[in-house]
Amino acid sequence: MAKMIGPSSENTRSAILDLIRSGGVVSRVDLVETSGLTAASITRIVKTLMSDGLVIETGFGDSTGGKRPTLLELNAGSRYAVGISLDDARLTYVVTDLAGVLVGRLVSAGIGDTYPPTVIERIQAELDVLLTQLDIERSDVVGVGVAGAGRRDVSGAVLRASLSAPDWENFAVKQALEAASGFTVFLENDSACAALGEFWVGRIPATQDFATLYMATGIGCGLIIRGSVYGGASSNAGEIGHMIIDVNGPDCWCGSRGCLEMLAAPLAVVQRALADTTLATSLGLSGQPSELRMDFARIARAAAQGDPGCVALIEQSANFLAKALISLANLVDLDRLYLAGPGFADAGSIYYRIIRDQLDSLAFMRSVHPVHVELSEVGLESAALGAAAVALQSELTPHHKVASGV
Amino acid sequence: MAKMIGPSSENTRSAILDLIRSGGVVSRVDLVETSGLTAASITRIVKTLMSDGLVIETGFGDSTGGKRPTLLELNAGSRYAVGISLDDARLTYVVTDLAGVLVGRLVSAGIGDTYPPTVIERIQAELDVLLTQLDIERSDVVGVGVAGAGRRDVSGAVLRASLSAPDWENFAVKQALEAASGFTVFLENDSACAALGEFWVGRIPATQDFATLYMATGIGCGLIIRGSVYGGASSNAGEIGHMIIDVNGPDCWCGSRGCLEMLAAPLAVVQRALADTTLATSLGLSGQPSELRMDFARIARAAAQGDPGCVALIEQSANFLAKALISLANLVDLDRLYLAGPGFADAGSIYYRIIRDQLDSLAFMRSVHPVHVELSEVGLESAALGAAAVALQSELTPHHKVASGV
DNA sequence: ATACTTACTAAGATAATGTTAGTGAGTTTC
DNA sequence: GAAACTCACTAACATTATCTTAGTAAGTAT
Repeated sequence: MAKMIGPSSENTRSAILDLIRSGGVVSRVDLVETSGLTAASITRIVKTLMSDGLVIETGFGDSTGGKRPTLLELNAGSRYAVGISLDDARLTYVVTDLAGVLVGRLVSAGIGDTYPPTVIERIQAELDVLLTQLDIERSDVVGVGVAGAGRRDVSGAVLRASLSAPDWENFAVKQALEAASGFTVFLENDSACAALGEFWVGRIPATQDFATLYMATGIGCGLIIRGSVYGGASSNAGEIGHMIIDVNGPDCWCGSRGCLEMLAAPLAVVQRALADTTLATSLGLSGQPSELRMDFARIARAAAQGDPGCVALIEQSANFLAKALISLANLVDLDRLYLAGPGFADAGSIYYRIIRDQLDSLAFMRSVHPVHVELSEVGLESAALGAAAVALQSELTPHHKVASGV
Repeated sequence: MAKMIGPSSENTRSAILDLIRSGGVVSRVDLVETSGLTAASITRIVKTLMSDGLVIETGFGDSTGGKRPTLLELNAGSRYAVGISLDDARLTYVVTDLAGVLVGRLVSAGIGDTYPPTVIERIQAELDVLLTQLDIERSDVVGVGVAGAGRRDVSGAVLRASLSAPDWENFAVKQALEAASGFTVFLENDSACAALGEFWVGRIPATQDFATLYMATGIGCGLIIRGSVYGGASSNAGEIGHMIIDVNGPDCWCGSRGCLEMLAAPLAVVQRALADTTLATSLGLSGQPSELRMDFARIARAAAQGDPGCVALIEQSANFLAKALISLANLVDLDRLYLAGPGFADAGSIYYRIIRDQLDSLAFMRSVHPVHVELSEVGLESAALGAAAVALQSELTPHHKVASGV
């Protein structure tokens, strides 16, 4: 958690940097107003940020009757961050600049059932290729963020991934990759990454809280509170996939029943589609566990093109999601929600419509304020981009300690 | 939210005060260790706290091979706070010292359908009586906290209370009571109060997050994050009563269906009891809306004494609550939960047992850490005691801005 | 008694912020 | 088109919070 005690210089510095990041293009006077500090202090702090190359002056604003304000921006090209999404189906690498903007990418085969150390070796090699391609110095990389599904223990190991191979249980991804690559590595779950990515590139100020629903094979949710990922007791907050939305619902592998994931996740949608043999054959569904994501994508694409049966299936899934999100909104008095992840790639607009409508009409606080819903634009790479944002944040605004296991 | 920028003195001062509060009896050396500051700084800060009368030296600890440590404590008797629980059934006033310990109380008739300004007048008069009785100077009272059910708008008015009379809609309780009494008034919802009370008197350090489930007529939940009430977008966080736990459940007045409150709240239990006419007559249930709490108490008492029908009813309610709490625990990765409020007064142990067992066996993170459940000891007065804690906190540790609507 | 430990404090060094009083560069007004 | 004004920004100093260093006070161990 954020240190509350001691000299405030570092806090202030990163808070100002955060205001510049979230503001995009700001003058010193803007910073005076938003920060509450005096102009003299802003002058001094900006000077240190510029001398570190993190911020640059990029021109002048319009005069309002006196001297024109000098405009400041993040010096986006001064440093880079890498984000990796560890996923069953594929590995997605992204390289971003300081502003979190994509500058390069690479996609390779998923983890499958490969022995973890072998995967780490491959990652290290692919990372090297990517950075060389982009002509980026290793010393300009602030760190590598890794987004993966599953619970994490306090040491930063993936404790129980939904990754297929049991080898990954208790395998210390962070330590292994740090040793192999030489970079500082941050491990965070994919939902939290997606949420932080939204925060970083979306220019959301650190004062505004929001949630990101992330759907891939499973369903998770990242909570950004006061500008940083809310981790809860053991950095595992956001398990909305096991919210119970039907006390009489089907048994879930987690031991409970009627969990959101059982009713709304891609697997549930595909299983319902398979039950309708006509639909299943016309879509060419395989029904193989390894093809789950492909099968779901086929249904989602057909729904997006108006196939009534598929629309009904997606709407059913969206309705379940909406119920869980209403509960979430009521619980934390949410006013901003993003939808992200590959699960929304093909039929995102259907999900968006239903979720937005239901929150508008059923959220408990609707008479006080609306819940603003957005379909994230970062699409398939949201987790990887967010992982890069985790690395950026830990470097640039270290007071927002991202719980990353030592 | 907590100010992150500017001089750190006030933050530090209140952080140290918070360490003393949560520590109970501590030495300066303890503070050095827990705060991370140097001994010299602790000396200076403790000096200012003592000169303000907030902290006193109370003796010496055991030597561990050198000079004995001087023990410090909150100077509990130096100031007082008032907490009022505004409730349908009754008004509960409590006076506490700085440590949040009860030093006096008064219970009077509930709000019923009285015209709000009349209630304010009565409160003002009863407050005067109570303080005079206890021989407490008005200048030693740091403020008055008011706990009430219902949604609040940003200005601190009760926007939509579940209080019976529609007059209370949009009535600005805070402003009216401040004008009438001359005290600083803080308005917070009853669940949040109960949670903060737990925090303040329970010596929970500000670094540990937890939730308090509060059941009176409705069901709410207070979230304490980093030592302060988490309010969300409009200070209305904690609406667990409208978490959807059965997508096929009965319609709720909130517009949604299958809400926790519809299935588990006292009203639901009483209605189920009334459906069984034998049970209803043997318990002497009235079935009148105004007698709801009494009827529920009859069932709860019978259950506590082992009446099988009543036990079944309470267990059913507890099971629904447990499902919602599992979802909550999964969502925010909870590791501490308190049960508070009049709803647990009579059959608390049944609720406790079922909720604890279900969290132990079904919470998603059970393999990483348990969820520690406790039946709050403050009982019926938890909301009022918590309201007093709201006043205490805003006075003593102002960096934990309690969202109280200006 | 002597040496050592521990708890705490005093005094000065360092550093972050605020205060006050500018300067530079634009607009407005007559 | 110069004088007056505004606004953005900065320099120099004052204030203050922290840490550093070097104590002192009060205990234990030998």
